[in-house]
Amino acid sequence: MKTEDEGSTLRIVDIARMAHVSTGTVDRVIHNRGKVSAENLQKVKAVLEMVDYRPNLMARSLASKRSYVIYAVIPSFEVGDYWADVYAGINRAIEEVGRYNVLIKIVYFDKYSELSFNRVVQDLKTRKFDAVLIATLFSDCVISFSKYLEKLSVPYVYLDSHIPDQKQLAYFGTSSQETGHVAARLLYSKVGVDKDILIGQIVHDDNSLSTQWINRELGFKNYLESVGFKGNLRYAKLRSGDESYNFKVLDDIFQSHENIVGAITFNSTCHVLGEYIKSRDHLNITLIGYDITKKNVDMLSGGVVSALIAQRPEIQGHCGIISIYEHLVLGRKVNSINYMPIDILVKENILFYNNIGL
Amino acid sequence: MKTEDEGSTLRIVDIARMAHVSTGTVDRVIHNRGKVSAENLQKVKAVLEMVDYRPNLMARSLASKRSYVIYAVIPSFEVGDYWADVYAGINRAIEEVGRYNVLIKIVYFDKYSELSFNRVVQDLKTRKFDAVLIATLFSDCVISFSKYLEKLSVPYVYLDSHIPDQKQLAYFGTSSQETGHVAARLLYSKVGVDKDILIGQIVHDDNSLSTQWINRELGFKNYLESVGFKGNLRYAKLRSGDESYNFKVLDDIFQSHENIVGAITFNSTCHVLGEYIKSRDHLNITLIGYDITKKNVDMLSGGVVSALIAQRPEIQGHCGIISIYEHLVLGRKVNSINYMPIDILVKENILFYNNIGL
DNA sequence: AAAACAAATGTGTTCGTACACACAATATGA
DNA sequence: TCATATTGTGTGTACGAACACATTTGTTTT
Repeated sequence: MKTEDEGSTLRIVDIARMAHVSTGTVDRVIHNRGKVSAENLQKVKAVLEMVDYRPNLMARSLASKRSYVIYAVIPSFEVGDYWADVYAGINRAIEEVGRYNVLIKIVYFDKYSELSFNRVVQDLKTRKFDAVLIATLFSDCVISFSKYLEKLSVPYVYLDSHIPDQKQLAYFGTSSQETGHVAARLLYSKVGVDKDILIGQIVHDDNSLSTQWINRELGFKNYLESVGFKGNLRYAKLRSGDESYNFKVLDDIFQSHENIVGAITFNSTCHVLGEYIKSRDHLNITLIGYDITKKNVDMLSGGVVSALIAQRPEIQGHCGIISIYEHLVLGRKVNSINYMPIDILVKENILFYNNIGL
Repeated sequence: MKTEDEGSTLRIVDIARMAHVSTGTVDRVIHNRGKVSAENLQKVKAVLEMVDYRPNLMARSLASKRSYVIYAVIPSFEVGDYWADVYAGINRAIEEVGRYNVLIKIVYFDKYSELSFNRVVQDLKTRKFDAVLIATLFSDCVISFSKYLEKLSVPYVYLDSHIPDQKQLAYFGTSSQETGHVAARLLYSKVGVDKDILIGQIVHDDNSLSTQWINRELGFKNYLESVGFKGNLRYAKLRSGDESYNFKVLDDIFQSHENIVGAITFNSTCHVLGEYIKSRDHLNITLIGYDITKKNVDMLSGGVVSALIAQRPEIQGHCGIISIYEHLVLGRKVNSINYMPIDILVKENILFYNNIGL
């Protein structure tokens, strides 16, 4: 606990006077520029500590000639997508700090293509920058890129899903397993103990599931097990964009398993299941999904999806940039793991979800 | 849409040069200080408009000698209370902007006493300040105070519950009726169409219900009506802190109405019902309440309360102060009505609720 | 002992804006 | 006509910190 200063903020000149040195010396101490005698170093540090010196950030930013380049590496998106919200948050951060010694550049990759991510990384390796914000869709690639960044001592911030044992400056996102618990709880409370649940796996070309999917599903199953769920989990492998195929697969499953009364997907594509449920009029089925995309929200408002789980993408994007700003420009400490709140959205509270005040 | 400037930000000297006047003249135009010829006023305004001049806020704040006093008028609280979170948000705002030309002072009133609120108001009338943040617990008193503030052209920001047709600079809080809908939906989905619901009214000395309570209850009933709820609403008038009395009242109600399977309170005192339900082992009853107070959260974690509805009090406090800062210091426009998201908290997602990133 | 050098320390200018003040131009009154 | 307001206009300094550069002090070399 620091004692409350009565308004009067001490400046560098004050520190200098108190330590009986010049402002230049204080400046050198503050910035570890060296060329200070051991004795003076000691004295100045003591005074700084004692008065809990806080630099005037306005003055600092004004005087500082140093300027920083930050790259944000995120998936490309369309209006209403999940990543559109992240982008909005990044943009809000740019509005706030973009003029003050930081230049933020956004580069995009294809969220279904590891290759495209790696291409972006290769391109970045030819460029000069001071920090990176990375959407961690492809863990392995991200880890390898992080190694490279560490060698250059370039700080990096992760967004979206957590990668353990990394040296990121900060991570913003949810605990994927916990979101699985929440999803399971919501579904279980409607489905009951002995009915079946459909898990819709909407896969893209490469046929692989993301780490986030895997962790969410893990959390989901853990919860069901913990509450003694006795029903079955039925899997439907669906294809993004191929409606006739999907409908056929789903028809088969629902015909052979009449006990299915709940359904879920572990990414933002639950609208695919929603379209089927809606067109087949299976409205007794409780459908739960992730992320506040336009399609999902429409399904929620229309009563097809009963709940969506969200993780404040806008805030994630915003905090991601701001944390870098605070680190680089203001020299502040930032938490390395920041789990975002897990939001439960239903028809009745979706309206205000994106009102985040300022 | 403004055109994107390629980095280079124009300064006052640049504007001056472009308009063929001195920086002093530009300054006078920007701040409406007068003493500028019609001709020059025109020219400078045109240039400012054309280049979409954005002052360097750092430099402005540094150079400005003007400093502002903001009062925050909120209820006193104990650790773990609802208003403790609001206070935390205000404090975070103080950390952020408190050093830069604004002095924020907090004054407290007793949340159960209109008189104490009015006393605070009377005291404020003897003081000098530039803006106020007001917790709108007592609408009538707030309206009368607002009239006074309008005469002095002192901007005021409302927190907590909305008062229509006022000229507040900004309001931060939820739409009370909507939160009633959400509560009803959650309860209804567990209770079903023909069971009874207990409404616990925990009243204080003055025996009156807050506007917020009334609106939440209104929204609650509207929802139940819209979905064709056929059960009965049973009311229990309880006293804060008088456990033996409350238990007796509740025992009576539950004995005479065996059909009650759901319960709710429309303020943060649902733990009072929770204590009863827990001690009588009525754990089949679905209990829903408002606000993330320590007592409520404990009940939620313990499985007694099944869901809590929250409205980001920390963010409200923070945004309240920041909106005043933006208005006074930065001269920015702020939205006059800001409905906060309505959060649904259950056992599984309560853990991360207060992680708000930065 | 003087010169050369390195290390330590102090001074001065700069960032973009606010604002006080000096000065110029015009108008008003005696 | 001169003195005095009145209004418009430009200049200079301050804000607090960063950083370049000048100066002092101490040490080593010749």
